[in-house]
Amino acid sequence: MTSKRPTPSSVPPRSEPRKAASIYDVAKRAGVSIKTVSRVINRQPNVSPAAQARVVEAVAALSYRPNFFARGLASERSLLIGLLYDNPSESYMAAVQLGALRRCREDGYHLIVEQLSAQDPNLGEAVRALAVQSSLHGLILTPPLCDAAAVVEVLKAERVPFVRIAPKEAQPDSPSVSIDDHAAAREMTAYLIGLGHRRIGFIKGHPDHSSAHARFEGYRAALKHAGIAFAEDLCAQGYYTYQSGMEAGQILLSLKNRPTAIFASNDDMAAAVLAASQRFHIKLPTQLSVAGFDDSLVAQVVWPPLTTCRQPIKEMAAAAVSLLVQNPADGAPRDRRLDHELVVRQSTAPPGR
Amino acid sequence: MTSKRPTPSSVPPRSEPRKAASIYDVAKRAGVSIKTVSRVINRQPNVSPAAQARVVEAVAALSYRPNFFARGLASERSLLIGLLYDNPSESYMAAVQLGALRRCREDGYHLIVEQLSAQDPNLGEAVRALAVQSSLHGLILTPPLCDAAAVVEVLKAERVPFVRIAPKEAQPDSPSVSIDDHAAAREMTAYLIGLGHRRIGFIKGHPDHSSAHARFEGYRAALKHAGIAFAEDLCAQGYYTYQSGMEAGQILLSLKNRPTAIFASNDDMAAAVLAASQRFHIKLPTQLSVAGFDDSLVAQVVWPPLTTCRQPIKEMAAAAVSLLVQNPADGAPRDRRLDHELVVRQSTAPPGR
DNA sequence: GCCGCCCGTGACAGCGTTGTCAACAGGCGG
DNA sequence: CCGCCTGTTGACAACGCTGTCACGGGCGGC
Repeated sequence: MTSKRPTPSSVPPRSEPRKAASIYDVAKRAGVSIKTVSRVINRQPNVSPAAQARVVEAVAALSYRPNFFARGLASERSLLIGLLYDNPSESYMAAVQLGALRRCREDGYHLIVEQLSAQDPNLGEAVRALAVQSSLHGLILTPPLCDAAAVVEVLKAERVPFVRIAPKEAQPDSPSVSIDDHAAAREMTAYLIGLGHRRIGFIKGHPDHSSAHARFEGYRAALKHAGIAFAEDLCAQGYYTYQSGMEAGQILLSLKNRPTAIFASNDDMAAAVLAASQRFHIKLPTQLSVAGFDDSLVAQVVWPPLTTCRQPIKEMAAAAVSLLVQNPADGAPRDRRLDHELVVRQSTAPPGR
Repeated sequence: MTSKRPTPSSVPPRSEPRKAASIYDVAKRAGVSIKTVSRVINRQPNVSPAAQARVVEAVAALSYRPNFFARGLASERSLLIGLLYDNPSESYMAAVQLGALRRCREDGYHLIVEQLSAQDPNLGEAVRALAVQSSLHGLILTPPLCDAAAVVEVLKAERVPFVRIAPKEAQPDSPSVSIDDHAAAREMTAYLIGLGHRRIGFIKGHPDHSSAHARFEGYRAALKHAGIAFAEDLCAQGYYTYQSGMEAGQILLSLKNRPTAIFASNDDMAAAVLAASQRFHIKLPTQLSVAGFDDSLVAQVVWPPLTTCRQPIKEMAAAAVSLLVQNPADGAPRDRRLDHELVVRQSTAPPGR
């Protein structure tokens, strides 16, 4: 008869639904106090090798796992990291999650995902509800949430650590992870110029996303550097969606003197340009070069495969988790900037004719 | 001087990092016991309207949120639902998450996502680590994890409730959510036959996914029903990936007497067939009709937009959460089957020439 | 008018961990 | 041989909530 700790009303043993082993059971089996077990579990110092070994054995034998809630309650720190997103593309979020998940697992953290609307009037309250009461170790914000004032303010007020991915601008109180969108767009534009293009169209991204502005400025900078005049009518407004890319593409392709290349601010819009070209019976890539941005899955799914700029999304997400986990709780919150990479595929070529 | 509960060593008040309000604070302010506050929070009966009102006021004033961990520890039930996935398509998972998330929010649950590899030799242990210690209220399994014996066995042994989405076959101990893949594939095939097609190619899905078999059988059943002989050489093996669809498509399109229509088991593969057709300079949809399955985002992103079969993935995920939440803890676990829908777009047409 | 019942309420004991702190053993310099 | 310091250990009190149970008062039935 294995007597457990006394229960208020001694329950009849019935089918005993496989009560999980507690730290008490481990301690008893190892012949030490629960505190020593706790020390071993948490890799704390000052445990003799002998005790350590006995505890490890007992843990394995009872297949003990520390109770998540008890831990969180007692230690006031949580192994939960929140990932907040609004509505970026599916592939973007899938990549972010994969990267974050991998890093979380290494450190024993878990990921709680939550979908929020940047438009939601009580966005702030929603975030507070999530973050408060120590239930989250920290939060990861993806665009456009990372630039939502309501969110940022609440998190600062509640003193919940958070990391922003690709935010508009660095903030003193929280680190961020990003790539150099400006440089990346410059390189892509320079590459098109290098192919011989002079009339290069541009489809802007969603004005709420900081990346959209940086990419646009990068495009202009490259033009300027090559001594090519910037032409307003070669630029169309997009919103990072396929639909908006389709509309923008049709505008650009309807121009009397249409561009020989179009650089869209992301792959979804570039894919739309590809589709629009078909409607216009334009041969790709001889009559028109198309370039995207992100190197999302769709870049390889369309025909011809897109020349694009690879954004290391998984790595960025992993870095975000790292910043949260290491969190020295002080020291200047570092902003990390990761490398991008030009990926040349078959949607770009020297101008034809 | 707001005296809180006594702390072991009376800490100097210092900057007081915005300690969140506890149930004690609420109780004090409302002039009731913590138990009454607890009752109000949990919508339990036997609270007078007066007390109720005072508590509600205090909760609002202090912007109190119950501590997640304390709750889980004391009540032995968790507001966490785990979503396990392996490697289905991005859009599939995005839809599953969105559906699950929406339903979770309604009930105050949170979603923990976890990526597992069905190949992982200690898959079982990984699942156990996740589920044990009451940290999860239940789990949702997506294909192909829902058919992994190791996972299912561990969960049964640990008595952790779980719901499977689109599993191979019903199981006595856990509910599932699915659509009638067989009927859906039959309808799609019948639609193509109705257009006048007689040589209809088929690209199978991943053999590990039960849906792949059901769809294939549905295709054959429709053929048989229409009195069309099944031709082995019109079927190619795919794996639900774009790449596999490309290869399968090339095989089918290289046939001397190639099909006038191709039905791919999912949209990603159908999109690949579209791309392959371009390489073969085949006009769509006049020279070739292409149909997919799922109605994922890609179906509308490609050109021409795909005729496909809409699977209510979000609803399925929401239903899975519901089954977990309601969980009467008994009563025959019901399996839910949701409706599908044929979505006709521009990738299909009567056979040309 | 008395009994028993139900409703509203709160005291109190956990839930399974971690943090604090005291105790104790052994080594070492004085 | 003594005091001190370091390394190891465990007793005990939180952590913030929920479950159990007891208590008091109002009320209907006899």
